[in-house]
Amino acid sequence: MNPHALESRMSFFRSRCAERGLAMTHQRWVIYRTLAGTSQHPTPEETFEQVRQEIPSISLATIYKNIKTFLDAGLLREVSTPDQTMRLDANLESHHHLVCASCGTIMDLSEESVTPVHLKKTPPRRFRVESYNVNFLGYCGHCTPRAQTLS
Amino acid sequence: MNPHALESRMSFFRSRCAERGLAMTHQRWVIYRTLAGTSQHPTPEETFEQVRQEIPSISLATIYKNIKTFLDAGLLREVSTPDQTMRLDANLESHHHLVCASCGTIMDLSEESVTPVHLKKTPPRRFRVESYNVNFLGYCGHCTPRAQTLS
DNA sequence: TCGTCTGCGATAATTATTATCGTTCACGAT
DNA sequence: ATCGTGAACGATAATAATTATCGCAGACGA
Repeated sequence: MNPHALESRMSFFRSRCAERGLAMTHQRWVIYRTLAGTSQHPTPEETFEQVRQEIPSISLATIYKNIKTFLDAGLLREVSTPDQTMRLDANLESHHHLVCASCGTIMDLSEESVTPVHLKKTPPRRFRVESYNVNFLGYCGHCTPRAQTLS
Repeated sequence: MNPHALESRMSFFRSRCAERGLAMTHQRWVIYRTLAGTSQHPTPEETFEQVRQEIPSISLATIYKNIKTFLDAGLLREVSTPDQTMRLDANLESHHHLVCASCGTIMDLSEESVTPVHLKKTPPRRFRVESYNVNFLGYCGHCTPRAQTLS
């Protein structure tokens, strides 16, 4: 995550808030900056802990409310994990993920690092594909593959 | 979902239970059959409602306990959704998903219906890829794409 | 600067999931 | 076929994650 990318996300944030009529509060600024400044995929709770260091009085509910606001405004996306807790991503560019089956961490892969994917036939039920993403499941460096349980 | 596939899943279930030393209770049989017999991707709650029609006295906790048991035994897999509730899949063959961005339903795509995917470079941090899956995001027939909120 | 309306913080409520515990049932040994 | 034992069940309480409520405060246009 280079500093220039963060700056451009912050100005994107500012303009998106303006066009949506969202008030630019200090809390929102800090919450979004926290999420935009990491390539980890934090949970609301983790975000809370981080933001708290800057705004000790902030409430967890405020984190949740603003996350929802940001999701609706298209400022964040939610990444799907088999985890039962929400994980957030401020990187809106199309990209893919490496998911460690053992520790659950998720790393980003740029769009270009993966060969393009196509459906061989047209999809069933008049489904209209808008985008796709690929999740590579495996084991990260820290998690040596132990005797696998499946097949 | 053809009837033969269900039968073969049931015998797979029986043998996997045997090799794992899992008792073949009536509850387990019905829970697994319910999940193996659909290509929807039910939540625990939905599974509960369905199983309940056959075993009215069953407890939701039993559903959860057995789902976890089945996941551990490799009899089920969990599909990731941006939903905050678990969704289950008894189809263990490698396959991909069509996800409707509007109503959230998930349809399966066979492995062969998608062109193969490769990483162009070796993955970072000594990550070892074991498998991958592709999620196509879009709109199903019922959900006409409305003016999109994103970009 | 003022007024209004949105957003904030505290907290209660809801939803999803897991743990506990006493009773019951599956299954190998008799 | 019956018995004993441990695993599984059902009921319910507990925990974790998320959402709703509501009075107060701060953002922003007039």
